[in-house]
Amino acid sequence: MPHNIPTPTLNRLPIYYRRLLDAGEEGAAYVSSAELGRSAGVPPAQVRKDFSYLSQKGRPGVGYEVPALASHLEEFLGLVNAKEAVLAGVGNLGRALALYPGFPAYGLHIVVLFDNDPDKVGQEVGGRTIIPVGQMGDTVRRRKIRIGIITTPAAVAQEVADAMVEAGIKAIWNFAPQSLEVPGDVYVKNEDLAAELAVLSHHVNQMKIVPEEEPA
Amino acid sequence: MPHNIPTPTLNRLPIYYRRLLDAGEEGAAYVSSAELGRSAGVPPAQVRKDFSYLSQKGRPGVGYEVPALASHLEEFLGLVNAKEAVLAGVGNLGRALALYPGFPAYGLHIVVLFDNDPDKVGQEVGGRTIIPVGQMGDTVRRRKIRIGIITTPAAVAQEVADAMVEAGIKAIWNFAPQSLEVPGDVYVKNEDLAAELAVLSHHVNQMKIVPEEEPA
DNA sequence: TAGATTGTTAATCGATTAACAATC
DNA sequence: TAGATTGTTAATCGATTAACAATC
Repeated sequence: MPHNIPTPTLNRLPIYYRRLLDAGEEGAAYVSSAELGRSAGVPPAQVRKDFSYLSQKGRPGVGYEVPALASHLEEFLGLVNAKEAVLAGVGNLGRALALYPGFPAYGLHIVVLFDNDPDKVGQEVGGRTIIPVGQMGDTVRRRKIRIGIITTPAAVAQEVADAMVEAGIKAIWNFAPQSLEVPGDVYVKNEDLAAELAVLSHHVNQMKIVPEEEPA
Repeated sequence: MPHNIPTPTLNRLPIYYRRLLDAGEEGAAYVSSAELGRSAGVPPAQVRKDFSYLSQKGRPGVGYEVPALASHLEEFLGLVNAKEAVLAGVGNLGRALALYPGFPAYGLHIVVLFDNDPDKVGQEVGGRTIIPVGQMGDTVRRRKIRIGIITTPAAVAQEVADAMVEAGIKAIWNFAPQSLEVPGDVYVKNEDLAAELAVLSHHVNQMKIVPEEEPA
C-alpha cells in the first residue's frame, strides 16, 4: 500500500534500513521498534506507525524479523535493482559525489559525468570519463537513466535541468543555489549547502537564549 | 521575538534572503510576499506568516523593503559577523566543502581542517594546512569556534564528535552515516547523502503509480 | 502463565492555508 | 479614491505521540 506515505516517514526508512543491516551483521534475528527508533531519534510508536504505512507487520512481544523487513525496505526504496544516475558539473563537489563510497552500498551508481569545461572533458574520475554536456541527451536516453544530479554553478543549473528533463530524467538532486523550473512530473530535491550552514550558524547564535532540540 | 520559530520557517529564511539579495541587485526597493513565496515554493500567506515570527513588518499595498529586510535576516541568521567552522576528515567530500564557493558568500568560513592520515597532515587545501585531529581541542578553544563539520568515515565519527564537544563545539553538521551521541546543548544536523539519494530513487520508482509533488 | 512488544485508535501538537479587514 | 498587498485570525491539514487491548 505505498499510497500516501508522509515525507518524514519516507526519510526515516533508509535510516531504519541501515540499522537493520547492522543488526543482521550482529546476528540478530529480530529487532524492536524501540531499537529502530533510537537509531532515527524517534519514539517507538513512530516506528510502528511508519511501518503501518508499508503494511509491515512485526511479532508482538518479539519485534520485527530482520531479514524480512530489510528486504522489504530494499524493494520499497527501489534498491533491489541497481539504480543509475547522471551527474553534471564535475567541480570539487561533483567529484566528491562521484567518488562517494556510500552510494554503491545502496546499489546506487553515478554512471555518467558531464562537464562543459574543455579542460575537464576527457578526464577520468573513478573510472568514468567526463563527456561534454551536449552529449547528455543521447546517453541518458540510451541508458534510460532517470536520476540527475546537478553540481554546476547556479548560472547554468536551469539550462542543465532543461536538458535533463528533455532527455527523460524524472528526479533531480539539485546542489546549485538556484530554484529550478521543471514540469510537474519531475521531482526536484534541493540541497542548498550554504543555506543549511546558515541555519546551523543561526542555531549557534540562539543557543544561549533558547535551547534547541534536534529536529527529527 | 526569536522565540519559537518553526523549523520549516527557519529553513526558508535563507532562501528568502537570497531572493532579497538578487532583488537588491536588480534595483528593486520593495518585494512582495508573492515574489518571495515563488522563490521558496510556498504561497504568499506562508511568507507573511514566516515574517510574523520575526516581527518583520511590510507595507500593505507595497511589500517589504528590500535592504531593511535583508539586513534583518542577516542579523537573525547570524551572518553579520563572519562565522567560523572547523572540518574534520579531508577526503573528497571534506575537500569539496572546504573549497565550496557558496559559504564565504554567507560570511561562513571553514578555517581549520583536521585529518589523521599522516599523508594528508601538512597538505594545503585552499590556503589552509591540514593538522592532526589531536590538535583540534586547543585550536577550537583558542579561536572559540562553535561549528564543526564531520566528513570522516562512519567508524571514527563518534570519536571526532566527542573531541569537538569536549572543545566547545555547539553545532555539528554530520555527513557520516552514523548517528551521534551528544549532550543536549549540542545541536546535530545529519546530512546523510546516501539516504537522500535512496529516497530520490524511491520517488523515481513510484512516479508512475503515484505522481509526487515536490515537498516544501 | 508472565513479560514483552506489537498494531491501532484517539488525542495532541504544530504547520499551512484561506479569507478578509486594515493600510498604504 | 482605487488598487494592491499586508497582518492576523480561524479553519484545515497532516504528523507525532500516548495509551492500551491484542498477541506472541
